Amino acid sequence: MRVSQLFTKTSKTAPADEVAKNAQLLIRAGFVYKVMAGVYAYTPLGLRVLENIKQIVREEMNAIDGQELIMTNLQPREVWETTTRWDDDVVDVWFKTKLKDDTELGLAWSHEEAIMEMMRQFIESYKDLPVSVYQFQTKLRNELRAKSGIMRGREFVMKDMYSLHTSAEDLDAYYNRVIEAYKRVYDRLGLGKDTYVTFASGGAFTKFSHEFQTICDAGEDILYVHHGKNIAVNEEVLDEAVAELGIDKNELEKVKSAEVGNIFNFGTDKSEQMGITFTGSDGKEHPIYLASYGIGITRVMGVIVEKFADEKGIVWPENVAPFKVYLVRIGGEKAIEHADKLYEELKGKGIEVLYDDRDERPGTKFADSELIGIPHRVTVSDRLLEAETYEYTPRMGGKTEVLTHAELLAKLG
RNA sequence: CGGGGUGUGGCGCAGUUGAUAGCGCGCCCGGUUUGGGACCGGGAGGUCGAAGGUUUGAGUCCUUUCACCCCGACCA
Repeated sequence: MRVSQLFTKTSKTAPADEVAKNAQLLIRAGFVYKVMAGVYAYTPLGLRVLENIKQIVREEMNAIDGQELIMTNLQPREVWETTTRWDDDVVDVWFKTKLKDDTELGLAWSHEEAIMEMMRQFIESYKDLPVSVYQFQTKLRNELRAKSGIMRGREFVMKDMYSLHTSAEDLDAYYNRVIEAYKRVYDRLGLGKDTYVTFASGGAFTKFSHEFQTICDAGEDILYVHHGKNIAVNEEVLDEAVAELGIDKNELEKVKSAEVGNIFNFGTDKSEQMGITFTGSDGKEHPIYLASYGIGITRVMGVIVEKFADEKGIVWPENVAPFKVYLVRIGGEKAIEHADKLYEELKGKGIEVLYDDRDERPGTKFADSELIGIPHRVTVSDRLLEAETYEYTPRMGGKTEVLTHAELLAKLG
């Protein structure tokens, strides 16, 4: 991609109505466009990051036999009434709308009921279980107050997976596989070191549910971390969990964190409420066990910005960066010719390059490359070409090296 | 939803006791520049969030309303 063709532009100033670091930087660098409070559009740059995050999640969900699908945003009222969750007093984030004939519809804030209703059609026998399905969906939640940029919006992208089982034991086994898969996801996203599986308040079937919390000053939650045992407890269940786990409260460090994933064990709750059963090997009807597993894709993007950004701008981890290389061109005809050639060469090797082919001064290009946060910067200039060299500067660390063509390719390969 | 704050060219801001809007950045044209956000000259662009009111006169005062931000509450 050539910078001259990107319709987005960088800005030296952040809009006054954004305080959150993630929103300020993402807007300044041209990754998102704010439509209204808590509602952001993703530009080509932003979409590339989202797709990279989604692909990592997709690969790990597929690796544990998740089957990708996509449900709908429009949901019928009746399905949610069977579990009492249509009621605004039970679920306070509903957006609701009506058909022309006044039939009430809900705009999806979650999909447990919708998934189960669909599965009613397909699950008949124990031979049809277990099954795990997931999707990347835009969730709509009528939050009373949107805040923290893209970290808590009214419209956001979430990966939600649902697994259905014949028994609690089978569900538990899969549940633990998902925890392991989630750990791999956060490792690959560059967040592994600071992400904990935490004990949080549970539902009817488990004492605690599990949340994945990433230490982050911009987060909304308070976490107590036990570094020795690698355990973290959500503040809301602190006393209970400390007693249960037999740990000394004084050994816990209090930190702010952002919830980047959440998993729930519903047991047979949903299927009993909705009357969804399978026929067991005993020939009798049994309720289906259900668990759900979420990862906030757009929130993860915000957390990554918050955690890695420095005074110059965003710093994308290698795996989620919109491009691998930012190619800066300085100088006249000779530099243009060589930079064009290098751009094509790198693209030919499958390396994603953002090529700054604009007629701008060097300082502007360097500053933009840093604000946008591409991991590797390569500079081509008349001066360097006289010695047949290139400059290589990693975004993280920022230490420049002068390299030959072969050395450069080795570095980027 | 309770409390607090802010709305003035694309962005960031100034605008005094009411007198017909200004600065920086950005943008357009011309020229000089070219390794850390260049410089000179010229230019375009605003019914001051909206509606109503007070006044000879409102960006400024009053009322209503909308939007946005922050704190709290909320977060199956």
